[in-house]
Amino acid sequence: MIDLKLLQNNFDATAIALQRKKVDSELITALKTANDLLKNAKLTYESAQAAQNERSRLFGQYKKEGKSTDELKIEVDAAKVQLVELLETQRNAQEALESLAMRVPNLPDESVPDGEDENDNIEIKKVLTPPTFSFTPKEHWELAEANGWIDFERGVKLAKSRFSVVSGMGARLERALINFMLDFNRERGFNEVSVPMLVNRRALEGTGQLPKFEDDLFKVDGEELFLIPTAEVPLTNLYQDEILNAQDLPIKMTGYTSCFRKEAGSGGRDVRGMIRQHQFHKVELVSITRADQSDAIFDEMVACASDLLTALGLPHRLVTLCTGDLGFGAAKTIDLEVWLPGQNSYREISSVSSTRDFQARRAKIRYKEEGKNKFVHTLNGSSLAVGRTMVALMENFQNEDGTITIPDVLQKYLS
RNA sequence: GGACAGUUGGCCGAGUGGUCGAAGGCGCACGCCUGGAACGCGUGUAUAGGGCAACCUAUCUAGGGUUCGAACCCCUAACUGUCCGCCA
Repeated sequence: MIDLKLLQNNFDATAIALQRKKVDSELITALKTANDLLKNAKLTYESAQAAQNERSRLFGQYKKEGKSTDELKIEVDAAKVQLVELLETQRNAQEALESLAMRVPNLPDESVPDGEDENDNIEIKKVLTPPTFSFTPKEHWELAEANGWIDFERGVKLAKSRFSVVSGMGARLERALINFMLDFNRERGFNEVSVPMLVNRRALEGTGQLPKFEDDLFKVDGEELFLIPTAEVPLTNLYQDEILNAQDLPIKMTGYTSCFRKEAGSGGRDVRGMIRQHQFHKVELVSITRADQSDAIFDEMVACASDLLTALGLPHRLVTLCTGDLGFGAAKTIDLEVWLPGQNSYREISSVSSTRDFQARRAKIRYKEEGKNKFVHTLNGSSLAVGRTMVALMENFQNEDGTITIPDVLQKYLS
């Protein structure tokens, strides 16, 4: 959630920042109005309540002194009717403000370039040179089926389209990758955590998937539980409603989970292969930091994901997302895109974001510093999406006969 | 899933209708004591919102009810514990 005080006191600057993220100006004005309304409603209600509390106190005193309470009772009853109305007004104002505020995205960092969509993202650097082939490289689904690694049809049979089955060396490689990634991250100081893959509404509101993006989530029938779209949700919400000690920060975590996404609105895109599935595996990084630590940790997380790709020998590039491509909760994001020879293009394999205090406000994650409670900064990033890493390995390390050369770093995880 | 018990501040724990934002303890902070420390003694120590401030409002898991007035009485829900059932 954005800082409503900032909106209140610094309306123009906040409005401009939000407009960079394509929030429409009517919504911003409505938010300010709702905030003002609530402030007034609270003030009115609270002073009425103060008067009523005083009358109640007197009531007790009169009783004790044996004085008549008849007149006071009439006053109290009259005020009570008023109070109920004022409370109602205040509640409505509160609800109105909340439902607006929860749908307003985070402000972009000043460093984020303006832009409409992914075409305006800015490449920071390329790492490793894409391989050259003496033959026409195949796309991963061809390789996967030829090697018996992935069975797309049977995945559909078991569930529906965009589900697949991985078997044999493919399944072993998947497991090897997960272990390799977790170990790699752990060596860089990220504590391994294993979390629930179903979470409640409150958790999803904390990280920003709800209330706006319910259509993207799988919900469990008959329960207020959802399948997680990313481990960012449980990992970040571990500290929901908590006040942490400043000296315990930063908290750096890594976790492996399956992720579940409806991929609503992505119809027709990446239908073949395992680039875009309803269920996929991902190793995630999440950090909870003090405000002054978050930029450094952000760089650390980007480096971690990039070095992981380098260790696997996968050519990739780093891209700064422009305002138009930035996610709902992100203040800034760097995507890592891996080279796919079969597709002859770079494709997203990791996305590292800082939400600054946006999620912390929603999830109420704070830390104590000099006796004051402050909101933490939360950061998340993939390291890496396992399925897409498999795709990249297949396409980059394919041989002319269709076999795949598995990188040395994974050998010890395959023995 | 069934039965019973519970949920109070950073933690433990008292509190059955007004004087309770809450005794006492632990922890923590500061001071005294000490060569220095421990012990001991003293003082302070929840959160959020509003106000320059005095102060006001809200919060004893959550929501609702009774009452002039609720941590306290009633209802519902969530969670925790124990026993039973089921189960990897």
